Amino acid sequence: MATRIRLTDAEFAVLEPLWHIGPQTIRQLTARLYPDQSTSDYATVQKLLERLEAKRCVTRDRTGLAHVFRAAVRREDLIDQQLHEIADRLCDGSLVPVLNQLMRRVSLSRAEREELRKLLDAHKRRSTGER
Amino acid sequence: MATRIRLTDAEFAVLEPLWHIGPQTIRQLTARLYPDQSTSDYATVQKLLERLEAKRCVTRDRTGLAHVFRAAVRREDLIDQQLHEIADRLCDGSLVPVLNQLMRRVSLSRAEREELRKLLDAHKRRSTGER
DNA sequence: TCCCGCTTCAGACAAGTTATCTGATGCCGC
DNA sequence: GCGGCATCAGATAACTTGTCTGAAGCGGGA
Repeated sequence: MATRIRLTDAEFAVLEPLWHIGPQTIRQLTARLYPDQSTSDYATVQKLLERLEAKRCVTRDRTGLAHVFRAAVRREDLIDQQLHEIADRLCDGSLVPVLNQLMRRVSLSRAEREELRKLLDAHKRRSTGER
Repeated sequence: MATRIRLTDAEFAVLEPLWHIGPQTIRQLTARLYPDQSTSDYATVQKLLERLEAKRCVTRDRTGLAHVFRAAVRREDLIDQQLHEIADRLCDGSLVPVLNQLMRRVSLSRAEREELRKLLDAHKRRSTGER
């Protein structure tokens, strides 16, 4: 739990197709990320995956000849972690000001507003229910 | 508008007292950030301020002997910018999933819930008003 | 006037990060 | 056995980051 994992833009980019499409080999990922792939693009993706594995963000299935990589963190977890990072750096650790600011800036459809209202109600139930 | 400004942890830390306390000289900032200040701590703060100035996050009043530094960005703007960064990297640019995730994780007091309800109502008025 | 203490300024520095790239080696099927 | 595709280890250059050093300027009190 100690030190927060930090991912680079390139690492996020590699994670994306793993979430969106599913487990893949290096070659498949390379094809997606670098349409005109060269042999060193392949190696770059390989290195990025190696680092992501070290950071426990992907797992590797070594059974086949070509290893198959799979995301080991959920997108939501990373969003969460990034939000906490903002809170820590800018709001003394509290998420509330972040939420307020976000609410002020985002624009919402009718359906999205309803969704949020439901989430708020869920909060209420939770807090009146506890105790 | 082109490239997004990125601040380091140390730079955020320098910005903090400028927001919280107000415009200050390097020496005042150093005293606050490094309680047992050495001469190189002073220089470190100086360099950080120099970089923050280059990134247009602080301004410098050069009239006195010791320059007085002032925050040139608001905390809210940086929160905003960081939120967009999350959205770009993880949600295809949309803030809505970020908001949803945040709502799910944050815990709120009764007063905070009310506050958010008001913000939601404001959204509603805005969108029905703009037909 | 001269000097002390405080200031700014220019730049060096080591360590770490980051994306890229290269070369060696291994395994499989034809 | 060989060609092709795979992994693996490691080099690399460019950049970042926080720290630190030295030179030079200014201002006020002895």
